[in-house]
Amino acid sequence: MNSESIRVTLPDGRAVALPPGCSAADLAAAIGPGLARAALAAVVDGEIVDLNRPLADGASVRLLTDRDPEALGVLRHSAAHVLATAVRELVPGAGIGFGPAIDDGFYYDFDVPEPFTPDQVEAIEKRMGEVIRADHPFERRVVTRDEALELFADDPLKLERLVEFADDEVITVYRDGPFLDLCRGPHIPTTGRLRHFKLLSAAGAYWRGDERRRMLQRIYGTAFFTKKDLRTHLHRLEEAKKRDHRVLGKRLDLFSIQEEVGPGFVLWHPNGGRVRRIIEDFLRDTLVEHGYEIVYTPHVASEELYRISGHLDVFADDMFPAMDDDGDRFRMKPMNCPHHFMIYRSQTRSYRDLPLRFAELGTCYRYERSGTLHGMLRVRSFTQDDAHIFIREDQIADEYNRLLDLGDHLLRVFGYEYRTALSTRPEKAIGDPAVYDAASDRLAGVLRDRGLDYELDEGGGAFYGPKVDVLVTDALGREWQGGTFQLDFLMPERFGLEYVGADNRRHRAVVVHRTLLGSMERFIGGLIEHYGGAFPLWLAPEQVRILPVSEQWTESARELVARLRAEGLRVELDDRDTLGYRIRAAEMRKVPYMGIVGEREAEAGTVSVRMRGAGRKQVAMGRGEFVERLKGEVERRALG
RNA sequence: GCUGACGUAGCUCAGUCGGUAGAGCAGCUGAUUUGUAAUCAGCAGGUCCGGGGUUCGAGUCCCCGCGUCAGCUCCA
Repeated sequence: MNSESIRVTLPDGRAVALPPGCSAADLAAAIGPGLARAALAAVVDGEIVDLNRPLADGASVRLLTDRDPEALGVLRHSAAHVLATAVRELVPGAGIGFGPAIDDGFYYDFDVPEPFTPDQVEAIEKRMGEVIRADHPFERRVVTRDEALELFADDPLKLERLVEFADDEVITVYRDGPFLDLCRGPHIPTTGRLRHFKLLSAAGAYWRGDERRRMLQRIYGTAFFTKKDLRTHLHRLEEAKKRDHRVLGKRLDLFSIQEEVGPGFVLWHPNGGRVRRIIEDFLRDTLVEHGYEIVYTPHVASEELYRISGHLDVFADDMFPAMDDDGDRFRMKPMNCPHHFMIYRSQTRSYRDLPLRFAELGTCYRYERSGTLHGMLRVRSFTQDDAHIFIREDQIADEYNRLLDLGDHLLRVFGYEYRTALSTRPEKAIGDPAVYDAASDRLAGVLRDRGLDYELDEGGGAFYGPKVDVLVTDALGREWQGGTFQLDFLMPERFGLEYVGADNRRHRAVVVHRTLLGSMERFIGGLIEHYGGAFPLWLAPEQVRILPVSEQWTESARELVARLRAEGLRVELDDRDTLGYRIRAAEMRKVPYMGIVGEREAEAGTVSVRMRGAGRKQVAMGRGEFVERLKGEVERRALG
């Protein structure tokens, strides 16, 4: 290799010789004009960098185009700068916070005297178009701390960030046209490369995510490489809005939350009640099959119980205030754990008794802060599908395997995809770190042995033990908490949960706190959105609606209704108005099946079956056949 | 809890400059007896979130609460 050239390696292993000082952009040009036009950034030795950064000899280089997922983050971060550029032009003194790319877009925080109005956001979006048309290059510059302090002398938020840099840290600034920002980069080559973007909303956000600090004004937006992707994304947002469980809950008459009852308190209407009852029955039966005992505990308990558990110290603000009667203080139950512990403790347990699994659909009360309430998904009274499993240390792996099996079974029934995550020991963990870590390792082993592609959340465990979380993905690709299995070494100590071992000595039990669905409220709220209100037959509040074509066939229709009801199916007769009107009504109610009975059907003893959403694609079938079909579908818990 | 927006019939919403509240859907009644996503007509339905204030007069303007929504923060 001579000193007049450097060699870099491409992903396919090919080596390319370039003159010294060449950048990734030059590399792209050397490979071909198409790539030169398409390249947006580069991955050099594993780090994403600007296209115009000089390459070092021996570097391995991968050029990023709009096909690479990493490039999207670069684009969005640059979009945030374009946003800030526009805001600075329209609101000259605006302070600049942070402006990162996020999962499906970007945001930027501004310190402005007045919150942004929707009109302003629109004007800003328009101005961004001008910044893009100007096609400013993004220029990176390494500066000294003193230079940086001078450059951002008027920007207190940036100054605050600057003093945090370590002495040996490289400080970089980026400029695009008039806008200069303290920023690590990387960026797309020029603002003109941003094409398809949209500002979505503006709202307050605390500086550095700290509620004790000042509130900045955050503008959210999103950006994509193609118009189609942007449109798909916006369409998905619209779709999510249509599926909002609060909207569907009203339209399908599933539940309500009313001011007179109180914020965060869900009233389950008959339709919602049916769905819930079916799920609860299914769940309870499944749990009993899997070796659980069903227990019941009161909704109110002496405050002393939560003093023992330690929850009172930590969560007093989030509990309903005490009911005090001559010094006896009572609390609405914020969790079921201590109650189950007391049941365990009510007698001496043998190692032969373990695992012992206590399950309860336990209703809990938490005084959640008003701003956090959200339909059924965040409420102040909810029913957990809770269980506490008491095991010996040597049973951890086996029990987690059972839990993962059970979780898998349940989530599949509802049609959810999911992934798993393991959270390990945090700084603040109590007890012997070796015990904690050994348990984490064992859980990791379980997940590995099952071939699960789990995510590791290092330091994300509770202070009392590691946990495995199941995260489900719904029909729109959004993620929800779908179950959590937490190991607990602390509560057994606090409550003195012991068993007598084979050695005839007392040993401390280990507790697993677990929930499979979360709470009935959150789970069914999520389920409403997952199905878009169109519940599969086994869950549908109303499974079949029978429609006589006209009055003279009502009798025949009634017979069919009676026959279906006798089979335990949830059936209604609708003989009100015109057939078209009733079909429309049934479709809007998302009833899975309509059975139409007119002259033809009454005479042949059949029924014309119209399926939800299938339009005129209907089939006439014998009534017995219809019954069997429905029963089979319910039995299989078919997803439809 | 914080910032902002919003709160009118069961639901979705209109209501101008401060002059005493309206539509569509749903509901009810009647006519129609209907063959695949809205038949027609009529009736009924209001503490304009609550409380104060300004005004001759407040759904409308001001203040204080409550609630909802978006985001932040929090979530045993």
